[in-house]
Amino acid sequence: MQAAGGPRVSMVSEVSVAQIAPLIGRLRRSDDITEEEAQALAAAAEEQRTHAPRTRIARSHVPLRNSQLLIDGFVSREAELPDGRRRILAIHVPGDFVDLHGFVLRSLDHEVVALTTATMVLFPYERMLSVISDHRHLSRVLWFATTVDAAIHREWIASYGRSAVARLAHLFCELRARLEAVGLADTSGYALPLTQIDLADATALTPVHVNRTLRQLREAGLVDFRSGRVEIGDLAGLERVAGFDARYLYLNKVDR
Amino acid sequence: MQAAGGPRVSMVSEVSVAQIAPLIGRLRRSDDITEEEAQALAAAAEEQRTHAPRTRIARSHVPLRNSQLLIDGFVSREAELPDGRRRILAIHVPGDFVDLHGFVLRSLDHEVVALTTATMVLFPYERMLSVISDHRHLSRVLWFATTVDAAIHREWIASYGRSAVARLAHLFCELRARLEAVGLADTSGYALPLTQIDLADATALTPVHVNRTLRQLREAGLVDFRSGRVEIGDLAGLERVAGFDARYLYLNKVDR
DNA sequence: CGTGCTATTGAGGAGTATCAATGCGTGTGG
DNA sequence: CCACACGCATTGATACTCCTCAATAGCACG
Repeated sequence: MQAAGGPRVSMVSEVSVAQIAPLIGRLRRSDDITEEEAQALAAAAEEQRTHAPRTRIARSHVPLRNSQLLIDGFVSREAELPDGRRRILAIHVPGDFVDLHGFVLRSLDHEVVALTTATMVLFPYERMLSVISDHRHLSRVLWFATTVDAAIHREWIASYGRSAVARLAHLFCELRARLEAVGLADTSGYALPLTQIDLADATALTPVHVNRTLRQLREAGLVDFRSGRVEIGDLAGLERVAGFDARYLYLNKVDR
Repeated sequence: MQAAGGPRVSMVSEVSVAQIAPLIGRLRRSDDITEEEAQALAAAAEEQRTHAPRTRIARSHVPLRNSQLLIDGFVSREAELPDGRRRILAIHVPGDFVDLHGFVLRSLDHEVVALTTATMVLFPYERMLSVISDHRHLSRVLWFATTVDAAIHREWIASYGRSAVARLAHLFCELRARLEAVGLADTSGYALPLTQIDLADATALTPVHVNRTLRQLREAGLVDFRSGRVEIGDLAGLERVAGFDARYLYLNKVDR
């Protein structure tokens, strides 16, 4: 469960409502959420946990008791294929409710794993239920968040019709747009402390081919993925190669 | 908008609450839904429309006013890649709320297309809102349905790590399980009036390769896809080849 | 009885995988 | 403080899956 060398026990600490509320507020630029609602939801947080890189945060097919908001680091949802290969189904960035669907499904169909050191805030289901019954609009906001996850899934499905170059380019575009929404990226790039193996498992390519494809993207002057950072050389060109259209992220009300 | 040869106007008719309510009731074996709730939801239906094969049912990126329940036929969600190729993102079977996520998102990121003659029942958003406010548990039921869609998306993502044979096998297994849940399949097979081109667009393979892969599956005695029907020769073997584990469909409460 | 779409089969090619080796950086223990 | 181990990145050579192009046949429909 824990990677060799990682801490045996995750760090647990108290949650500061004042600290999470603004994060919640800016989570979804696409939906109206009042200050009061953000406060109420933040108050439902129970505790905060920090996980070491490569450690599992939630298991599949076991009953859950809380949903988790990622506030720092990168987290993935992963499945293991029958032959043992790892497949990354989704990558989460700070501000994402990572297993909100578990609130409805009561168990997950995949693992949740920390790709980097990751800090999560836990929301027990009972508290979420009572917050929702007091603030009924929040129910729609949370539902909305899970449907955006599904839209991202669909874009990944469509991505398998793309070439290796376009697929990687698309992943970089998507993460840039999502990170920018929470102030963690701009047009020049962003921190992405993943390995090429992670990118391979997320794009259904081999690490070797990811390496070669990254070189192509670098030599084309589009992106340079190096030492945990995505350095964007030509954003417009990258988005053109990727066939990227941000509307599926539902980041702006005008898209709807 | 309409395929050549299809009817110019879809057939519109009155909805029979008595007819849809049972369908709604058995939609989700995985969640409790009372008879009263099923009736209330069915009463929110406005009208029923029948679409010709290959015609578009809903467009992407335009504001929506209702969600649609598929009660007969097969429907797909489709995206078009920049180079014009079609990608099928999801296949819906009778009993599926095809664009329920539009209720929350207010517009779709993809097209909805009738693969066969398809009959849909329309639920205007205003009516859904009032039903939900009267029967608050239904909100959870509908949310649940969209999260199961997302789980299916994830399984398709994982599927791209599978070989062509396993990917097609997995699709046949999934559709069988979902159709069985609404009484349209058994262990021996089911009607699936799609073309090999449809299967190709759904699996990100070429039609030629689908054809050859289908032959392999047939010669292995696993499945025979022919003239609009999936004839299963060896279900256990098929599921083994596919690496199929039905839990992600959340068809049974025990899975949760 | 064409017209068009789908299914099937063949031949050859492209893209990506596999196998293998080396280098590189970091952390660790002697 | 150095030697080593280990995981990751990089590159080369080769293999294989799946794609592309092409042609034909079958079938439904007007």
